[in-house]
Amino acid sequence: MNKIKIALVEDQRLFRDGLHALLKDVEDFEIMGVMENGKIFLDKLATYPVKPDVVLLDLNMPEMNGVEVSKVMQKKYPEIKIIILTVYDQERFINKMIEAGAAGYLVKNCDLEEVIHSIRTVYKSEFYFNETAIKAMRNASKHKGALLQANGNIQIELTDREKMILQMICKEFTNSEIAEKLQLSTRTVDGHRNNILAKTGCRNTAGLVLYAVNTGIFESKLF
Amino acid sequence: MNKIKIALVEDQRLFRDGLHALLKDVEDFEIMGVMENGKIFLDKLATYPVKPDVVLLDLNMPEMNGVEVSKVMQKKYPEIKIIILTVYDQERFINKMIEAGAAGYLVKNCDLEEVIHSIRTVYKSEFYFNETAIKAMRNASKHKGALLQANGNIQIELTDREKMILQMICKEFTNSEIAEKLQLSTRTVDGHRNNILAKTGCRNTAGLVLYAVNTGIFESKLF
DNA sequence: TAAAAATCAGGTAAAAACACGCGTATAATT
DNA sequence: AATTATACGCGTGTTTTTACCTGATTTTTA
Repeated sequence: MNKIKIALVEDQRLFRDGLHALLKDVEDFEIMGVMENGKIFLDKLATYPVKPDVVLLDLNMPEMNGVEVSKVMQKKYPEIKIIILTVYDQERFINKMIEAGAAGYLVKNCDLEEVIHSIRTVYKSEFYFNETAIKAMRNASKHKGALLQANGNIQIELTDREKMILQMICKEFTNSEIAEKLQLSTRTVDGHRNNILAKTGCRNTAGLVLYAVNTGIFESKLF
Repeated sequence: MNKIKIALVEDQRLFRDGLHALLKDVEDFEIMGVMENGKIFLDKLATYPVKPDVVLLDLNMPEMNGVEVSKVMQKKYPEIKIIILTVYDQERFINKMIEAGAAGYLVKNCDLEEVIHSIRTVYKSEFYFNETAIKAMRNASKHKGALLQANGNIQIELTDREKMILQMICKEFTNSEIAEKLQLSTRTVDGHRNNILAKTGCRNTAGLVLYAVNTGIFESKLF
């Protein structure tokens, strides 16, 4: 019987090693690699003569996050199944994950059985998403890709420029400072900021920062 | 030979189970309990005829965080050694941990060897803190408890009132809304806000929100 | 070609950031 | 007992920044 070949990509070492310990004893699994971030994983993957069947990818990683890695893999190795691991139910990211080619999605708070089941499921070329994910997908299909007022909790993604601005807001820059750094008019930055507020449904800067942190747009290891 | 009796308190199930798997095979360790939050842990602890020697406590937990649990334990079971687990180096929290009676402090990104070593160390009634922690302690001893401009990275804790205000800022309330809810003058809230800015060394609301999230003052599972 | 993204302009009002100062209560230290 | 430090409350200012509005042009992308 062929074992399912698995790779683990997760930046928190303890979590990574723990998950490894939990999965290595499953009879039909073979852990063929454990990496600490997406970049290292992609580099190593290129040198592997035999590729893994399933990859468990952490969503929030420095250097390259799970979605970015997925995108690359979808092009280069579309046959490898991807399961994204996240801390919270990050509904807003689910569209991205699916677009990027993820076949499954797990909250880190789930139990071992769910992990094992999801790996076997995606290995059979099926998809594994939890309830939150399914709900978000249904919502997303209604709205295709533009902005949206925040009444429900359906959310549409930000543009690259908006993410850039949002990251700089998180770094405590004012609009005029951002304008200067990006060589733009203050009005432009203000416009972007307002678009982000409208899209996210936040009331003010406080909300924007939380949104950025929780969606992974901004990674704060400052304090 | 007496084994070191260990309890694990961590809300993320996968991390919890993984750590359990990693530690259970260490020859001089005995995992006597694995709990998902501080409240459950304290309840169970009261019923245990034999208490654990060392407890690994997650810092960021719903219901009761690691520091709050530590405080209770210090009073009721001062003989039990506590090691706090955190995701990032949360320097600002270290004073609190020590005050609350923690004997050790681990970043979740550390390796298994460091965990094992820290458990054995605190079991011998010694303390285990990493470099960041030691640095923060040295800094803290210079400044006793007041506010401080942000030039270095030494940081002093906020008062209860300030934490309250900060939490409401994170909830996207304006100063006047906070004033109304707390039955205060807008000026008072403004004063608190400015004190928090001064203490934390942040430039604006964006920084305050990040500070709150990273120190555990505000828990954001909103998105 | 149509839609979306990115750019800029003008204005207004609210909110935040940053000065000061002033008073009271309370707890720790000398 | 007196001093000191601190938390907490409130006030008057000013300037900067944000929030929200309408409208427009150009470029990019689907």
